[in-house]
Parts: sequence; C-alpha cells; structure tokens
Amino acid sequence: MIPNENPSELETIRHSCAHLMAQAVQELFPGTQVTIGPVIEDGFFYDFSRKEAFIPEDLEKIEKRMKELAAADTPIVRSEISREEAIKKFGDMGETFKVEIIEGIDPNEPISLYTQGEWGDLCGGPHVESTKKIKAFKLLHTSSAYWRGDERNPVLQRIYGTAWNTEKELRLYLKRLEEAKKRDHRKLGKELDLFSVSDDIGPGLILWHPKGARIRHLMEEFWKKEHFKHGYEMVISPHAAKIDLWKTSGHTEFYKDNMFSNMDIEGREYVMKPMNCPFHIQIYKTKLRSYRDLPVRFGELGTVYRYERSGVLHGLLRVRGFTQDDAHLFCRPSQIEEEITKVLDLIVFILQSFGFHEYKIYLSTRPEKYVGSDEGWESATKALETALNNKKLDFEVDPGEGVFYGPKIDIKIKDSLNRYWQVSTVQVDFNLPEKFDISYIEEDGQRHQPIMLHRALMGSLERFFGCLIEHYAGAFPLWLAPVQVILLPITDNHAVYADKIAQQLEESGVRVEKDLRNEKIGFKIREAQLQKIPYMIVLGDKEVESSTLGVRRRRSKETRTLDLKTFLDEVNEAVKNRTIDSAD
RNA sequence: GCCAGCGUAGCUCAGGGGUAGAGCAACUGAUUCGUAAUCAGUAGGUCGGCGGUUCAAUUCCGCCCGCUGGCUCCA
Repeated sequence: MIPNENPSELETIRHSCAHLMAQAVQELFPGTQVTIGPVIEDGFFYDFSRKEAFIPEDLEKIEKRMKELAAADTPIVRSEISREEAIKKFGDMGETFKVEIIEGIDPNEPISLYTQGEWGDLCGGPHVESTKKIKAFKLLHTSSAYWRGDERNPVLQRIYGTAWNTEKELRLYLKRLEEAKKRDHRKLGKELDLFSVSDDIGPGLILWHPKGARIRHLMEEFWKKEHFKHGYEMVISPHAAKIDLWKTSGHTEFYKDNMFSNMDIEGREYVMKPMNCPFHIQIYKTKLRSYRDLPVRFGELGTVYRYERSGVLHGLLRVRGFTQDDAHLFCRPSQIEEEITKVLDLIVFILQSFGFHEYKIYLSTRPEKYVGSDEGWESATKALETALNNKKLDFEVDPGEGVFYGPKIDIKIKDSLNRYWQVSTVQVDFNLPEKFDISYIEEDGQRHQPIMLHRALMGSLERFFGCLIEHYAGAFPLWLAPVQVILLPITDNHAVYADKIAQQLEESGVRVEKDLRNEKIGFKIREAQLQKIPYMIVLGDKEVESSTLGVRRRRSKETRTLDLKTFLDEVNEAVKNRTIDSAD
C-alpha cells in the first residue's frame, strides 16, 4: 500500500471512519484481528481476520455502535513508539497481521499509533481530531479478501463503507448508486429486450436478441466501413483448430488453463480458439510477401472462447464467448511506430464516434513470464511510448501487465459504477513471427522477419455493447437506436395513414415500428418512452387531413408538426453525422 | 476458484411445514380515445435441480446448478 502523503479532508474522515468501524467490530466481535483499512474511491474498507463471515445484520449492529462511538466525541490521539514496543504490544494483543506489518516497516521510519479512548491502531495517519468529526457514513457490503491480495494467503473478511462530510452528501451518494443501478446493462438488457444468457446454454455465452443484434450489426457495419477506408483487408477464420497450432504459438504453454478443453476429432485434439492471431498468420504464410506489400493489415470480427472462472463472469462485460474486433498488422520494423500511431488515431475516432470521450490509457510492460529477448522488449515498449507521446495522449505505466509475447497499450472505459473495463488494445509482437517463421523479401532480396501488431478497438463487441448500454442508459443515439421511430395512430381510423408513412420511412432506410394496439395515446407514448425510442410520431385526424406528422422526441414534451420531408431530412442528418444529442 | 447473499408466473415481487398470491405483461371482450398507464374477464407455476428429515417439504437440512457483490484472475 502506498501511503497517501497529502490526503484531503474527506479522505481523512474516511480513514478515521475505517478506524471507527474497526473499533466497533473489535468491541462487538471479540477475538477479531485487524489488518488494514485504506481509503478507496468514495469510501473505505477494513479487512478483518475472523472465522465467521459478517452477515448483513452484523453490519447494522456495527453501524449502530459506530454512531454511538462517533457521538461520544472521543479525541483521536497520535503517539509514537519504538519498533520493539510495537511488536510486543500487538503481539501481546494477538494481532499477528499487525506484527507482520510492523516487521515490514523500514526500521528508520517512526511507528505511530492512533488511539481513540481504549482502542488504538497502528497507522501512519493522519486522522480527524475527534470521533465527532465522523458524521455521515454507511456500511455497504461485505466481501472476502486474501491477506496481501494473494489467494494462497488466509482469507480475511472485508467490510466496505462510505463516508462523507455531511448527511446531505451521503444521501446524494446513495442516490447516485441507486441511479447507477438503473443503468446497469443487465437490467436494461432485459427491459429493452437486447440480450440474454440461458442456463441451458451456459454461463458467459450471450444470446443477442433482435434489437441487440440490430445494434451489433450497426456497430459491425460502421467498423468494417472505417477499416476498409483505412487500408485493412477483412478475413474470416474458423472457431476451432488443432491443438498443435497453439503449441506452436506458445499458448498451450502460457494459457492452457484459459482454453476450452480439448475435443477429439478422429483421434486428433482440437480446441476452440482463444484468439485469432495464428489464423491470420496462416493466411499471411500462404504466399511469399514483398516489402512492397507491407504493412499487411488483416482484420476480422473474430469470435473466441476463453474459460473464465465462474466468479468473474459479469453480464456482457466479462464472458466466455465473445467477438473481438481484431486485426493483425504485419510490418517492416521501420513501420512500427507509424502504424501504432495510425491505430491510436483509429481508436480515438471509434471511441468518440460511439460517444466515449473519457478513457484511461495504460502502457503495460514486460510480465514475469515472457518470451523473447530483452532488447526486443525494450524497443517494442519504446515504440509504443513514442507513439503515445507523439499523439500527446496521457498514460500510466502498468508494470508487468504486458502479454507474454510483447508489451501493449490498453485503453479502458468505465461502466455506470465507474468500474473501468479494458476495450482497446495495441500490442507489439516480435515473437509469433519467430515461432511461425514468417518472412517477407526486403529490398536487399533477403528474407526478413516482419513485426506483428495485434490490435482491437472495441475490444470485444459484447463488452463494448455492455459499456454502450450503460453509457447511454439504453437511450441510444439515433444512428444506433434499434427502433428509431414509432408511429402512434390515435384510433383505428388512422392505421391506414400509419401504414403509408411507415412504408415511406422504411423506403428511406428508417427503422420504424407501428403501435396499432387498441390503446389510448397516453399509454402508447408511455411505452415508447420506456423503450427509449428516439422519435414518437402521433397520427390523428389533424395529421391525416394536413398530411403531416406529430413529432415528439424522447425526453421532451414538446411536439412539432412536420411534413415527411422535413422530418426525414432531420433524421438523415443526425444519422449521417452520428449525432449524440444532449436531449438524448 | 474463494467468502457472503439470493433463486416463487414472461417481468417486478409478497408469502410460508398441510399442495401458492399480487401488480404489470399475455389472451378474450367492451371502449375508438390527442401526448407517461381505459374497463371487465380468462389463462398462466414440478416455488432452480437432486437427495435427506417428516404422516406431509415450495417452506427445515445437505449437495449441486445459476445469479449478485467483492476477492483472486483477465492472453
């Protein structure tokens, strides 16, 4: 844990609140050992060592006790003790985890204690001066956690909480959490009939319903168009292959545990593909390549299968079968930097087209288990870094998070609860070209080895779609809306006119539906509104007589009377520009 | 995979050792209506699965499956 040198006032309150919780827990559940309790975004947690897990009712009790302790207005006092004293003190208390922490502290550093009444904790601080300063807090949920984040270590019981300056801020935060739940893609996926997962099929395997699939087609169409425009060629590869292919690539050695188990076909072992690269390499290898052909850019919406442990599956955001918007670029070494730069441009363009303007960029460096030479790693990492700097993109280094075959740039976007999910990636790979022994003929007439770039922009269509749903809370911009316009005739007498308008809109490429049910207009509006359809068109006597449309936009009570042409122009313009209207 | 919680009609949920209930949706009928819910009726469930306890289990217990929140993991 990196100590926060300059915590804000609120962070200090949160940390003191974590102490207050630890005090309450140790009072209510004697024998519980304390470990660490840091501040996190919007709150804090504390990990306890205790045989029994905390149950929801425990949290209520703890919270109640915390309120009493806070109200007691006990001063929080800092003191320093020697290392030996500290080890003895916590050792005598049976706090073995704390002793381990003290033993790990630099002997030259002072050891500080923060004490409130009878209760104290080893802590670097700072803290608020009195428990009374801790006013607005709530315990949220429990979890298990491994000591020092390692699953070989003992399991600890974690309690998460949140704390704010005032009750009002706390209320607003809890409200924000509630709102975020409403835009959960799993909830919206059901309500808007976009996708489902079936127990009979298996966890992490997605069924795209007509409306979801419609959006996917639009995503794919846009993606393909942009790729053809940028010098990519599209290829298609099978979903399974002989295991030998993965032996050559090194995947069986490094990632066997994450592959769907073997299938026996006529005595040969096959596996579902966990990635597309070896297939694209095979296509590359089918003929002799000249330096004049490079870079060769093979793109594919390639569906892959990966065994993800059951506990990590999450709606569309973490699944076992997904389609990557993958591409592999075979380059001369001198082309690497420029190609990375072009890919970064394309990533930013695609993300912005879908409305994502906030993202985090990471440069992931060499992991513990890797293949290839140190020089290769260094120059590849350098190429990525230079491209990022040239594009003036802010990034953080993620040490040791690279892929076994090379370093990479990752781009993450966030879901409704501000959890970040990796979408785009650019990976430099000088190892697979070696393993598959691919080459091209250079100017000098000799065989040379190309360098490969692996890249994805949306990452996986499933994950990207999940983020998209949450980003728009299901109210997709017009160009992506599965149903763009719904026609709402007021009575049966207007159905014929609705048919006529529907046909004209369809002919112009508008995705239109009719609500011909025998319901009142208010009811139809309500349903269209809940389905987040961008345009509702009310058709009654007035419209039929004047051959116009009563146009109502989603999230707007205002209605306009437009003729068909004016309306179509408005729709076409918004679709063409992929407009993201704030009124959406 | 680990810890905890949850699993009842298509959906949202109530109930509880004596064979199950609401609202919405669906279906039928009436109504033909101007911008967020018209009225009435009908139908719908092996109470996630398997096993145990019991005269009796959807309810209690065990195991399994699935989901949720975290942890670990994420080529």
